[in-house]
Amino acid sequence: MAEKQHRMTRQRQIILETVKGLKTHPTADEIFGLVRKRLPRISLGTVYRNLDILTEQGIIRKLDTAGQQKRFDGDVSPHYHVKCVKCGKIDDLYFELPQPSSEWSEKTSFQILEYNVELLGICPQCQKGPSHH
Amino acid sequence: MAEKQHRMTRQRQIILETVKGLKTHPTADEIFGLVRKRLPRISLGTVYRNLDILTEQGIIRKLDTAGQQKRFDGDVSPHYHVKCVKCGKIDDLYFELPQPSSEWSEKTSFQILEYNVELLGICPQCQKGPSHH
DNA sequence: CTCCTAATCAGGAATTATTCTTATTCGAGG
DNA sequence: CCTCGAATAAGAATAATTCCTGATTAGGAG
Ligand SMILES: [Mn+2]
Ligand SMILES: [Mn+2]
Ligand SMILES: [Zn+2]
Ligand SMILES: [Zn+2]
Repeated sequence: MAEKQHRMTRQRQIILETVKGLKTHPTADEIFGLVRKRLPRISLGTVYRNLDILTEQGIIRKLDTAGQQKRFDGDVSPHYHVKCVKCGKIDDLYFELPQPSSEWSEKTSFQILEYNVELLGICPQCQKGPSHH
Repeated sequence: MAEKQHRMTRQRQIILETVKGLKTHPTADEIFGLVRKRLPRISLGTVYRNLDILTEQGIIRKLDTAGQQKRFDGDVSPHYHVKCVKCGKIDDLYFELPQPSSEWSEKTSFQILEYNVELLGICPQCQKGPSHH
């Protein structure tokens, strides 16, 4: 069973560069907007397809945060995220959170594979005052 | 600024009874299917609207799990969830987690409010073998 | 009990994010 | 160069959820 070949197209290259060049955890359509400046004829479907391929390859990360729109991350090093409950902004957290204990697994009949942790908070900007629209 | 009045309609009552009567963390359309047996003329929009109202009132819980479809929980006591990556089934986990520590807030500019943990695993049924469709 | 009216309803259209389809183009190994 | 499977653009399709409209109703006032 040979692995599926992946060609490096101009589209895929620029999508990758764009995601790697951001620290903002962009949505697919934000990436689309940026890539479009360099490749005006690219389609949204191409962006989605390549984001998924790059995620499968482990070159970028697709965040499974709650919410309607998926977000992507060019930083695949292990870290957590905190989301602003007011404006939805996402920031990185490079410290350790409570490690899953075996005790957790003992309390369920499920075979545990992984743990998702998402912190919720208020970003500096939204702390200053109610967002003025 | 008077609070918005909420009437207890037959629809809302039966939706509430249905959610409270399940331990399965149903989606809106699953609830719709069940409620429909007792109220054949109810609309899906009414189910969504009432689930949101009941959630606002804190009578039920809307789970912010990753994934496309939202799920609801009639158990509002504090607990966590584990989701089967094969069939999507959700189970309850009643253990304690440490409170967000001030140490966390020092390492980010966000004001940390809370954190969600979602475990991913394989349910007993799916462990037995590949789901036979 | 009867009235009144804001809250709610049913039905269906609209929105939003994502995936799928199809005919055409292209990257890269030979 | 040639070849061919992978990839693309364009747009249709899907799926979950929200919104809109005109009709209905819960429940407090009288
Ligand atoms: Mn990140
Ligand atoms: Mn639960
Ligand atoms: Zn914010
Ligand atoms: Zn399962």
